[in-house]
Amino acid sequence: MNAPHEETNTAPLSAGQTAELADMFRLMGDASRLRIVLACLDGPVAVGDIAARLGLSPSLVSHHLRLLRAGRILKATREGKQVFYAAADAHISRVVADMVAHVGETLRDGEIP
Amino acid sequence: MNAPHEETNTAPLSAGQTAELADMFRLMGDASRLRIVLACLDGPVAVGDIAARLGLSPSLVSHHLRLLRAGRILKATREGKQVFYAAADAHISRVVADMVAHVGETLRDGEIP
DNA sequence: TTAACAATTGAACAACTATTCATGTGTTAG
DNA sequence: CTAACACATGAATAGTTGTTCAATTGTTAA
Repeated sequence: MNAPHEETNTAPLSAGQTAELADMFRLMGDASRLRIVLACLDGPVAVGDIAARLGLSPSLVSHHLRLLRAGRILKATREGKQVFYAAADAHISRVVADMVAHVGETLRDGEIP
Repeated sequence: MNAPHEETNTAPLSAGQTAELADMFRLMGDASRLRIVLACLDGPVAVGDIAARLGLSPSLVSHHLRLLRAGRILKATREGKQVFYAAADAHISRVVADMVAHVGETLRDGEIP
């Protein structure tokens, strides 16, 4: 009973691409994780600095960083004792920054300043 | 060792905005829900058509549609027996389409065609 | 070497969520 | 009216997930 799968949509994504996209969204669907990503957008940041800046435990940040690393959103670089995290590649940072910019314009206000 | 917390980020979002953004991401972080949103992007679609097109039960689709409606991503319009869903506003559809386009270009391949 | 620091990891748990099934509500046709 | 259709809703459940705590690994200073 399946109709012929002819999607004449605006931007038909393959099944795999849709799943990948959903996966990327899920990774940013958590407030802590999203804040971590945003903190890493403009440059490499050490784990401890992220934790301190966001008021989260280093353990929690590390757990989230592992997921973000597995999702190819962030990449890690060891430098002495510290490990620095940044956007995995230029594409990622551009896409994320773009989304933030768009939603920043779009979002209705009425929030805590 | 701790750098001064410069807020020279690309687009510093307020706490509320970050939470809102994460909420929007979480809604699209599920494959079924993302496919539903994509199916509604170009025009109003009836619930039954969505279910048939995606091979999901009407009940499940309805549950997801309720969340998407609550998240101001889709809006419902009753027309006789059927209820049509579409993007809540032009901003939403533009943002989502843009994300899809970007990620469609960006995503690495190696998926099931 | 030992000690302190930075980050990761594993377990354990509560909270949340996606899905199914059955039932209910509104709408139109007969 | 009743019956069929389209959708919504509530409950129940299995699976997932964010967070914490304790222990561990890797790295540098003394």
